[in-house]
Amino acid sequence: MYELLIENIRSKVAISEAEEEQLKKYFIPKKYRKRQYLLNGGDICKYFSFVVDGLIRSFTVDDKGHEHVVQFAAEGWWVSDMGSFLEETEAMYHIEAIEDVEVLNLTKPAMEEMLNELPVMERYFRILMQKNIVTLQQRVVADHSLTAEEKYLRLMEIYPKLIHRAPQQQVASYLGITPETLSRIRKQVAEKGD
Amino acid sequence: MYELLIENIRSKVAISEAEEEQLKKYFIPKKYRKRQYLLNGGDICKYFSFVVDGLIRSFTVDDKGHEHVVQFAAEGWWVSDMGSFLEETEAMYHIEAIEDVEVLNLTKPAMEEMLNELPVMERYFRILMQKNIVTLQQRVVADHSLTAEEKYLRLMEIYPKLIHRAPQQQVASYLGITPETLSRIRKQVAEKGD
DNA sequence: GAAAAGACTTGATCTAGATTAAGAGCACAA
DNA sequence: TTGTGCTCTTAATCTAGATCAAGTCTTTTC
Repeated sequence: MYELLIENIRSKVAISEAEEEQLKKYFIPKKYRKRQYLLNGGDICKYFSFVVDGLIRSFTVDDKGHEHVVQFAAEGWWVSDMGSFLEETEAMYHIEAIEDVEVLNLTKPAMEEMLNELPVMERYFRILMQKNIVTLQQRVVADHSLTAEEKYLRLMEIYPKLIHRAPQQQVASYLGITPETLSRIRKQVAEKGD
Repeated sequence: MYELLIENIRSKVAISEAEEEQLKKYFIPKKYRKRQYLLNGGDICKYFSFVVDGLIRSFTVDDKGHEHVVQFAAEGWWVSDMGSFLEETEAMYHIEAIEDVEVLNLTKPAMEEMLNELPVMERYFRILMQKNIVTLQQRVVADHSLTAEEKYLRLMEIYPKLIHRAPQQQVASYLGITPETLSRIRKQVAEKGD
């Protein structure tokens, strides 16, 4: 249950076995079924969730009723509506299980307690957040500089597995293109590639 | 010189006056003139810079020679090519002073020392990074869901001053639209709003 | 295991914003 | 103070990708 989390933490900071053991008490393991919502937009986001197994997405719905995928989170990733979680304000995003998932949930009080009792986790989260910023900036640049096809090929390079686990319309939404365009691009790429 | 930085830190974490005093020793104050580069893409980014006065931008240049503004940083903001700074790899971004600027530069060794000696700064940076992620996610959603005009109006709401300090072509680039389109939008908005 | 509901494909048409191309307004350097 | 080169504006044209509209193929569900 906790191996993946520990591994992830160890990849960023050094922790002792005692700390490792202590860590576990802050988390609430939980399962969600495919299509189940971890968070409904408008509610307060209660958890910062570490994905142990399965695939999750966060997304918004705009005025015209179009969905926009903000993030995919597979095994080893964290997901939350961070604004809502931190400020305890109404969530802008929905969070939904794309596959059956197992997560480790951290409530805000539990997270605060953990950060006070295990200062090394403060460093872990700082590093995690920093890497996330680097990735998000690259995504903005890609969105501004690449064609639809280039964006798709880039995603295939960075997260090759994801493309086959998430429905195409959600992949399209993540890329900021329509499902029709993605379908056409995939056809072209397949023809070129073979 | 350090007031703005201290104020910014105090807005996120509680620090003592002793810590406040100690803090200063890690930073190198520096000035850059308008149009001067703080970082050339391809170099290793040596600093994480806190802007005390003036305006800075970071940007990439794509294959076709088009610039893409990644970030503006005015007084009270941090700027860096974080990927390059952290991993000591070649920078993807250029960083340039838009106005004459005063910054407080943190080298990587100085930052590491600071984080070890003043653990409260670990928390400060975690919180800073978290907020940055929230902002970046909102930017991605805006890029995917709004029209060019809506993106411009949103920017006017969020950073009303910035629009008049940065050249219009750079504002356009930040929004992911062409300078021509921005010019037309500004005209329309002015006419509507009169 | 039939049928209803989604998810994906394919084609025709449309449009927001890009591109191309001049001019007009400014700013700073000589 | 006068160019010389930027930056911004305006107009004409073009195009990548959106929208609209059927179909077909796959899952669910009962």
